[in-house]
Amino acid sequence: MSEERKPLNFIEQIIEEDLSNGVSKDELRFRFPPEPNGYLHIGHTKAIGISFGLGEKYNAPVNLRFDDTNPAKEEQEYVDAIKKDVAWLGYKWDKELFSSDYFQQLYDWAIVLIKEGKAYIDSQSSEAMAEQKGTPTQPGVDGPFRNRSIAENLDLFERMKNGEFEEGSHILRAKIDMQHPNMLMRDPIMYRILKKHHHRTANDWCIYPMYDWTHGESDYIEQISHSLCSLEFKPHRELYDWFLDQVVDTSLIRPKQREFARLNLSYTIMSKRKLLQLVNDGVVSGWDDPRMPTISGLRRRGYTPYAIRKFVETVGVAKRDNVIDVSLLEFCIREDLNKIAPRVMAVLDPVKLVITNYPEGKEEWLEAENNQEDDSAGFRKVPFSRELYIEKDDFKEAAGNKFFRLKLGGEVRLKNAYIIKAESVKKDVDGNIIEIHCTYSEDTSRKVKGTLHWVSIKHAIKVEVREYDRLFMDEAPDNHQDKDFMDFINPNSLKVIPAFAEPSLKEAKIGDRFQFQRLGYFNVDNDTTSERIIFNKTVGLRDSWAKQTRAEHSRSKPTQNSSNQKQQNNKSQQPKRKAIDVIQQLGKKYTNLPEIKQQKIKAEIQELAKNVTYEELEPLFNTAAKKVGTRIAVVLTLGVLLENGQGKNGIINDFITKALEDKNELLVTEAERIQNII
RNA sequence: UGGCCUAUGGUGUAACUGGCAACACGUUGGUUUUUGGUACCAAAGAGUCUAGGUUCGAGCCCUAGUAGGCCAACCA
Repeated sequence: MSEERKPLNFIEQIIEEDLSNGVSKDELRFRFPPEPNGYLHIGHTKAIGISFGLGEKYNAPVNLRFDDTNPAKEEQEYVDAIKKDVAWLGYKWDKELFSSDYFQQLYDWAIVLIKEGKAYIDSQSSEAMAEQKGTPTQPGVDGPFRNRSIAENLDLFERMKNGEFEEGSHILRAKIDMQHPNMLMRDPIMYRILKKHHHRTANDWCIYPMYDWTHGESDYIEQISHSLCSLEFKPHRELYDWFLDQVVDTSLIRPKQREFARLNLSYTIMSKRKLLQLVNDGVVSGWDDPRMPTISGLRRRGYTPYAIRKFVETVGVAKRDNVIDVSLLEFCIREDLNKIAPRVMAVLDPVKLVITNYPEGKEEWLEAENNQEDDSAGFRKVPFSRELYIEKDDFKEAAGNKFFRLKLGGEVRLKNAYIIKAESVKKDVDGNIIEIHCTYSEDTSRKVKGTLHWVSIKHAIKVEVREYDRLFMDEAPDNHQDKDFMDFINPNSLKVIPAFAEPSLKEAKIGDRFQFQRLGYFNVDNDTTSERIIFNKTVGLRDSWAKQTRAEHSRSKPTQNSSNQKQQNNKSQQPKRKAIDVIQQLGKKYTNLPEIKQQKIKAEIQELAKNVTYEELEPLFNTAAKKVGTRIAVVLTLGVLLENGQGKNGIINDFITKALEDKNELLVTEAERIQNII
């Protein structure tokens, strides 16, 4: 009761309204209706989250219904994969159902429609029918078979069902209106002949119902109260309702279709057809390739169900087209993994470091905290010795003091170990650093700026790390009319790295998730064998140092395409704002402020006005009438200019006159004040 | 030569149904820190696509326009 009211999305509002208009809470029922013709992807997660989320919120049942009316594309493999993914996300469906369960009922209802003269058999080619259908801007015309007798329709339909005709020779259509402005209402097809094996009904049927005829009736059979789908089905709603009208018993629940905007992710494609192409063309290793936006891909990549659900919850539900930035997804997975992933050390790009004052042959097992975010995570031991690997990037012979990693003569802390000082380097003939020589001190209480991760060479285990980059180099790869999405494939989306890890990782099992300290989150891939442990990089840590370095680079060569960088560039291009811009901004708020503040702002504007030229001000005379605040700011500025000797002209006089005629008293007052300045 | 839907900071979603535009991500500073992570604090950034109208008062209602999306598969 006392809970803060969380804003409801528009679907929840519809349900609340229905509830207050007499629908009882136990009548609520939802469904998630995937077609088993591909794997689920992150976009589906939104639909899943909406319907199952509503189920959880209202304690209402949610059916998992496979929309399997097209035997040409559907397979049992997909049914199994979909069930696995929904369950993995943590949702529980009430019943597992199939549209194919309703084939007989649908057939019986179709006969009723024929008998009522509301459906007929058409026997033309699909080309001829397409022609008669018209276009979105032109009405259709009736076909020659539209007025077949009921007896003939019944006979033909029966024979279609019995397999007497070839595919494509006849179809059953609803008889609605060939001139209807909604093309879906121009005698839509209800049944086609398909002599294909169905994954559930085998060869029982030679005719299969179309989506529109099936979907609403299935919702009705299951007594779904709210049938939620994505926006592109909006035009189908009229037909959905028409079909329902033909069979509905008013004492039962009549399902309602409502539509929301589907989820789009930047740098990602979300079409099952195109994802299938990536799989078939071998661009990726399968539907569960960690670069795929599929649920199985994200799972293999190391994402958690919690993170994905949190993500879907955060993006919200509305009706406008949207493109979500991948950075939000990354934020959600980092947030979860930060709390739960044990920290370990691994070096991906090693350079040898020798501690010259550490005895040869000596080794120590030092205590390391597993996760400082989790008190119950405990500690482990990591081995330390004279020869270590650190990251190449963590050392520079010479660097400024913004670089607080290791440099010659500089000190740095080794995580969980000692403080070291770089004394010298050993290079090969090409001048590459092959060894860094350091001394260490056992006093670890001192403050040093940098902390590095490391592994002991002698104890390190070799592992394979797979690092992923985005699959596409374009923000919206399937949104180009002149280019195919395949043109934007990133050739370097997978990097295989031989790396060195601390020995505790020997015990790691498939699926285990870790934070490699200072690098990112990694999980153990399915391909791992007893000889070779393979890690996927789930996501990197936020890295403000890399960001800074990148910013410096892009200052010298400004061609970058990340949206974030674009923003940065924009900002650095406008370091100082012009006085006129500040005035404009101050003016916007003017009328909303209490009087004391208005006085303050007024003084500020008048001060700034001294730095404004007439040429800068003149365009603002055209400010829309309703933006009163801006107009007041312009009047104030103009006053200052006039006092400083700016002569009046026709444009100025018009502007003042218009201001004097305004309804807003503040504006009129200020205009009167400058009216008399000569 | 039509119908339907949508329009709020860089992105996404809010705004108690008409009462001085909020939250999250991102960005920028700062504090803490044996992860340049986390946490915490702060700042910048929109007067709500445009033009009219109704109203004491409009992001919300009305009208017209503009822009974007969807609709012509025997797919779902």
